[in-house]
Amino acid sequence: MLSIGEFSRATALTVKTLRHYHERKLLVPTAVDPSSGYRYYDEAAIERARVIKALRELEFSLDEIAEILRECDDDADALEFLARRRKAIAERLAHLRSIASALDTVIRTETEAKTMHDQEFAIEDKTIAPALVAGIRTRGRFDQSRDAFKRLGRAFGFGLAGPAGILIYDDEYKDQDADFEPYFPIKRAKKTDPDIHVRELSGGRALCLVHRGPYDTISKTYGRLLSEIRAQKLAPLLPSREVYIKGPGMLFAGNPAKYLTEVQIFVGPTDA
Amino acid sequence: MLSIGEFSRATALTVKTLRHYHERKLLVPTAVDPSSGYRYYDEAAIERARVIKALRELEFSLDEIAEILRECDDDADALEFLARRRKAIAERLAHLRSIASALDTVIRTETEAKTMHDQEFAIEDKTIAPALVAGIRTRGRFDQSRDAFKRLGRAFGFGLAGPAGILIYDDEYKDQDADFEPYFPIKRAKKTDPDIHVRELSGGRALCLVHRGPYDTISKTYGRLLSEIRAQKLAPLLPSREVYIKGPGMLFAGNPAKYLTEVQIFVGPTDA
DNA sequence: GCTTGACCCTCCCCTTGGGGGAGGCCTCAA
DNA sequence: TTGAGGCCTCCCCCAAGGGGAGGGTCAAGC
Repeated sequence: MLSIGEFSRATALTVKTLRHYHERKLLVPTAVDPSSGYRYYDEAAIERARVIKALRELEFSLDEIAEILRECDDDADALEFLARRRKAIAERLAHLRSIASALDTVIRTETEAKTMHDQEFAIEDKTIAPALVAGIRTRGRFDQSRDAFKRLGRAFGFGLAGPAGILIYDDEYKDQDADFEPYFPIKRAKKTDPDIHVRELSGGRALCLVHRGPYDTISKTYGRLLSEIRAQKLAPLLPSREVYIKGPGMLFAGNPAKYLTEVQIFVGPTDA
Repeated sequence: MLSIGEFSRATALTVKTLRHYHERKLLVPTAVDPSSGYRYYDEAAIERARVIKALRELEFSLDEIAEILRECDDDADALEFLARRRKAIAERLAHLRSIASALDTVIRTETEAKTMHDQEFAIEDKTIAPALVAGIRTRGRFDQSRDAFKRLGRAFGFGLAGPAGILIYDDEYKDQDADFEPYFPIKRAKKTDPDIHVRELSGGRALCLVHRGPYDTISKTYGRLLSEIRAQKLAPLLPSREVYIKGPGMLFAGNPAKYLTEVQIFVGPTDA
């Protein structure tokens, strides 16, 4: 018979844990000295302790372990418990993966934005690649886009492939009753809400300029792009895009003076 | 100003939670009526509550959230915290995956063993496919294989591809000083312990018979296989294999009378 | 036989993120 | 003014033990 200290060394369970298991009636000592209260354990207790440890490593709760020990003599008897545990772990894994994905997205966007922080921006003539996106066409004021982004975030579990943006379908700036579409680039198509429009956004040639500062001064940036387009004798196409390099974050609104928004106006040859 | 109940509805945080956050100084009400103790919250508190909720969804602890709120005004400021959290989640994911893998292995083996539970077994002439295995060559008594399996389990995190077995290098039964190799079929090779020998085990033709019952009666099964091999004028090759379809489980030792072990003796043409 | 040091006992408080409920005060509308 | 619902503080509860106080026990050495 082993004293609790010896048994603790034999099983690699702490004395505290053993006393706790005794109290929970999970692992009762083989004998308890009635006068001193000293606990003594035998070989069978070592085997039971081994099973309990194995089940703890599978992260069963002590209650579940007690139930398994009551009902099972063989691994095959425990199949239901094991399958249930397996399912719970699969759910936990899925949840953690969605958190990881959200973290990755915000880490990536903020890191990229950081490198552009102190840059000077000029008009660039770019070829934009096609991209799979999910968007919600909206009519009204631009501050409604927050809700749209929230809905997209929930629907796609933050499984984003890049910075979010807005498609602008109006050919002049509108404050009220604007026609626009907040969108997320996504990795895989997925059916969700009927309001959410998932499709491949076509690419093409666009003149782009990064706007620094709050959104209410963005018309200046549009103005510069449109004069350049006229100067190059090109025609602006709709919808134009605003890509949020750095805007209100997932957590904090941040400082609007530091917001960075790339305005992309797609262009084609003039009709003339 | 909102009362705590109104604020609770506005933020989807329970009243209990809000009082708890107040106590933890995480989200202090904008005003507290000194005579009644009633809490009142303003718009800024709603924004702060939104941030706290977002951080809770990323499963930050309240202490971490308090720290983030103290130090950050922008998502970019929180990058270190986010990266740390991301790392912790990656570790947790890896751990859960190893548990899931262990559960899968035991569920698969026990389920397969169940289907063979009531079967009658006869000698079968099989072609065994090659398999990637990790084994520990051992000299001594067969009950030492428990430790070997434990070591293999730890080294490969239960990432098993099928039932474990033992290779037998002796051409006669030895109780003491036997020469054998407990092995696990594995999915991917991996360098570990120098004692652990990882390689592709070659396949081939083998006569196989499932032995039912404890290991100490397994020599009868060997006898039946060897007489059949002699009758067919074949030569037995070494090492032979014992594949544990159902034996002492990951949790319970179970009932030895129900153990199932497939003995596989590889054969070639006789020299004569 | 006695001492000493290691070992063991019980009891209580602590951790996380709140939930449940008791007992009592406050507010607002009828 | 009264009643209902809202709000307050205080206390206990969950899981799985950890930390420590205060005190009894055991075995070995003298």
